[in-house]
Amino acid sequence: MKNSQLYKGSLNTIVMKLLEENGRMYGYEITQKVKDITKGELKITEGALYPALHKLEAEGVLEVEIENVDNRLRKYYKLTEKGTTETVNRLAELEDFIRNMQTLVQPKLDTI
Amino acid sequence: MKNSQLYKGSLNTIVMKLLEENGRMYGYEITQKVKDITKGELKITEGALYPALHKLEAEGVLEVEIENVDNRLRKYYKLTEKGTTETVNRLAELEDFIRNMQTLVQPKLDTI
DNA sequence: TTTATTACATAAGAATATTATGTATATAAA
DNA sequence: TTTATATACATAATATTCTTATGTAATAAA
Repeated sequence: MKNSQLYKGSLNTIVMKLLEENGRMYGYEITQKVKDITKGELKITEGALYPALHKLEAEGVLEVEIENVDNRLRKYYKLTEKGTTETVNRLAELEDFIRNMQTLVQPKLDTI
Repeated sequence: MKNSQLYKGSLNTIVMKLLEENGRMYGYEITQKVKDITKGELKITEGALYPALHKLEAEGVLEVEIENVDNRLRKYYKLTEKGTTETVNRLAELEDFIRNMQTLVQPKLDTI
């Protein structure tokens, strides 16, 4: 994912949020969606994405529906009930994280 | 660093920013400062911090001054010239990262 | 017919962190 | 006085996450 290490640990949250919003998506679609939304700044690599999807499925966060489109395989992922709950937690954690990071790098604002 | 994986990859940036602001700090001081600023939400572990400081020093980003205070060892770290430049880049990356993450998790805002 | 796109996958290695453990001094509490 | 807490450093084993490289296979465009 790009050159910055900062994105490390954020992939699961990104995937879960996209699925919460779009109902179901397949892997390749996720990579393109993220590239579009971030205007090319964030490129999810397949080597990161597919193992992440498999792990989330194994954990019961996602479930998969395999379809054949144009004689080509597609694995649609969507959130399970557990995954939907987990997504709420992840997004709350992300908000806390962003807030903490902003406090750490812009502590001057507290005294303005 | 806490339970959230999101902080993975952000430690170097946090350390560099704190040193940019405070001139020089020693390891234990950094852990306490971060705990204070985030009101206990983010606890930097020693197992993460000390290796990170050593690596940044080896890369020429930080330099160290060893002092003896109250018969106890202290290793004060500060940014080198290279480190100061690098910190500017890191903070810009952090801003981009936060912006991208906010776009990803709050895409609705674009259409409001 | 070669290249790019779509669509999946995994394996080797790098980077970063957790957890556990160790050393040592100072101070406060039991 | 012994124990616990705080200060201050350190490393080793392991876990997690990601990059890079590689592979398969179909479709579409040059």
